[in-house]
Amino acid sequence: MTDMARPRHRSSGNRYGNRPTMKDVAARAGVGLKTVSRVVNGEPGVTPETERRVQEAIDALGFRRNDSARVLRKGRTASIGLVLEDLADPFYGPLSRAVEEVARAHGALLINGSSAEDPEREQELVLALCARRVDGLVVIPAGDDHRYLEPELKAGVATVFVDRPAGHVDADVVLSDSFGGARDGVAHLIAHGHRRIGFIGDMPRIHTAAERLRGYRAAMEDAGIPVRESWMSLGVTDPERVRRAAEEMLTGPDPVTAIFTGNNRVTVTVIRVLAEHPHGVALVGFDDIELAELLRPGLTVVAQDAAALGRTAAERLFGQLDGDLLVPERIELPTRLIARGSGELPPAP
Amino acid sequence: MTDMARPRHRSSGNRYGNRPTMKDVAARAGVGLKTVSRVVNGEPGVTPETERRVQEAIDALGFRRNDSARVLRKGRTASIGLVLEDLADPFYGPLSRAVEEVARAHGALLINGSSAEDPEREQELVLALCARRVDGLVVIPAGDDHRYLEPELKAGVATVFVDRPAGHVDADVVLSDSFGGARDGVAHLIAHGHRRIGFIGDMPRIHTAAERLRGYRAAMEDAGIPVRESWMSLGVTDPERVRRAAEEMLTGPDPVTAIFTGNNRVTVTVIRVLAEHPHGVALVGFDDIELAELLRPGLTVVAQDAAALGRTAAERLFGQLDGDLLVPERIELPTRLIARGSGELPPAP
DNA sequence: ACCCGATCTGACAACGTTGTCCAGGCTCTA
DNA sequence: TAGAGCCTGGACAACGTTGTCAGATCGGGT
Repeated sequence: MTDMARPRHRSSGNRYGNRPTMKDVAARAGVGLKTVSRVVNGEPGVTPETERRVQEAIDALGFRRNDSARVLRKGRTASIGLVLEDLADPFYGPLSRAVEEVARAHGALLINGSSAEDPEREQELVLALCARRVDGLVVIPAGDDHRYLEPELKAGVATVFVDRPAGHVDADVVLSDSFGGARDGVAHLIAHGHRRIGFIGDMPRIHTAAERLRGYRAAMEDAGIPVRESWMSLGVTDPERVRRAAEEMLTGPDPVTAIFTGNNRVTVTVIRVLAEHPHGVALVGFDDIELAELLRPGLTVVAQDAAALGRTAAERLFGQLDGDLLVPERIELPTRLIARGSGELPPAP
Repeated sequence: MTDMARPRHRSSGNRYGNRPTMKDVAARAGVGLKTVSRVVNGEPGVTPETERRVQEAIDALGFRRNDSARVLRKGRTASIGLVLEDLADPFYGPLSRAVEEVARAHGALLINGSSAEDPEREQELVLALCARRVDGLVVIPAGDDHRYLEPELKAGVATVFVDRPAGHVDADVVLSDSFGGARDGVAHLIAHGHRRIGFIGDMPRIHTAAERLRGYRAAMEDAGIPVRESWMSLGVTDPERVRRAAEEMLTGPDPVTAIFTGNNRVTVTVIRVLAEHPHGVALVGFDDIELAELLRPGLTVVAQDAAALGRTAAERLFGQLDGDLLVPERIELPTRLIARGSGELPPAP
């Protein structure tokens, strides 16, 4: 009795604002419940005349099938979950879009959430999605232990990890070749004469960050260049830290003549720092950036194909759901070096 | 009998891969169904000892509450739908993120879909979301007739339109001040001495595009400058068309000395065209762009706050759901002109 | 006129959860 | 020690849909 106001909306609380049900439609059309169900789902075995009557009642009442109930009965929700780090990041937009496109092609809806790079929030989100009984999950892991997913996997929730591998769980993974990409990018700088090269990346617990650092080290080692601790900086990618890191590398005792940046957020900040810097410091960034070719100099990048990552993952997911692809696999997509100028600058004297 | 292979997953089809239910948990713990429900939902009235036994059974079986069933019973799904144009567009990423953030604060999940600017697909998506019984909808309209939503609105589905108003339906709308923003931007160009100014925008049936054109015309009229048809080009925003439009304006009989672009996609293409162009053509764009200040010249823009749009809309939505805000409103957020160089170039001789 | 089969229709149970309501056991007091 | 009152636990129905199955209706052939 507490909530009597509200002029028209949601009067009786429980019944979704009193939406008409198949029962209501059946009553109005003077037919049985199942006949309405048949019409709604286009099943055969209904006289045109009956169908017309039912359709009329549906339109008159504004009936819309309740998919929640349907799902409960049928067992498949025709929806998949996507957990990523931050939808506002330009890297995840295309990825998300690609996943959605594949889902749509399979008649599924996409539910998504951002983990904000917080493992706890990732778990919370993933479990909420499982409680909704999504058919499958595409997860860009924030945490490194996914054992909490075991009951779900066992229960048949299709799962694909993207961009970073899962921790302690045997599941599909779709990755970019971070190690190879970073190695190539750094080798590119070395080929243009640089020997004092800096690396600024994300927190080392993030797999891609660690791999890219590994690629950096490998390239340096291949070229026989000893690496100094002061040339490497890993940590959160907020502008302040990155800016400080870059400035230290540029002005320290052993100043770098080139920088390799570990992802697009870092790159953007470093571009800003370099714009204020007198010498022509070379730069190669991991991840492509819109308008990169219009900067002066154009930005040389190691590009990964976010859309391809998403598409591959989603297709893999529906492959699992269709009963193929029972054996978890690790798929690594190649990266591509795009030279536009900033990575071809010679070392400053 | 057709699908017998599949080693472990989804054996009996219907029951979500044989997930344990409260009944199973109750049986294992040796208690009643409702007691399990009480434990799962943290309701009072359960002995610690009993609770321990139930919790043990839950862990052992890997039970997870089925929210589909819960929703069916309770009437609220704690999820909202977001229909936008293209997640990969950098304008919608932050907007989507803001909506998600508010939803999260209200304990709701976000289901989203892209309409790809296709009215039919928008309707299809919206209705699919309604069939899921989302509690509310945030819609960036692609179409201009939303009467199909009437039964849903009447049934109490909270709805807020963003970025563009709805057609033939009385509902909340949250907009940027497209007219004022465009007028200010064009006035800015006029103030810097330009008289022959071009406008390139999206398809005229899109409300924001029409409003921005109106702003352009108003600014020109205020300054007493007659507008030529050849200075205005509206249509799809794919690079080819925009490029052609820009080139025609720049080389036609009455070449423009400045261009105002109607959204970020157009702006990006026009920047590319101007980069190839010898004369210093001035440019002001609607929507801000990352790295805009690092271009030469820096890009002057009329910025709108995508995150604020999303946040405002979502808060409005939950306001509706909480029973306040029964009267639909139209909220217009201001834009902000950011001068960075490209809009302050003097007219070429 | 009667029966058979084909076609159409509807009653009923089930999906997994939660709200209602009642039963039984306990404690506390008179 | 009996009765009142509280606390815990469980049986049952309901949410809106679909699958099963059996009943009703109709046409045509004998």
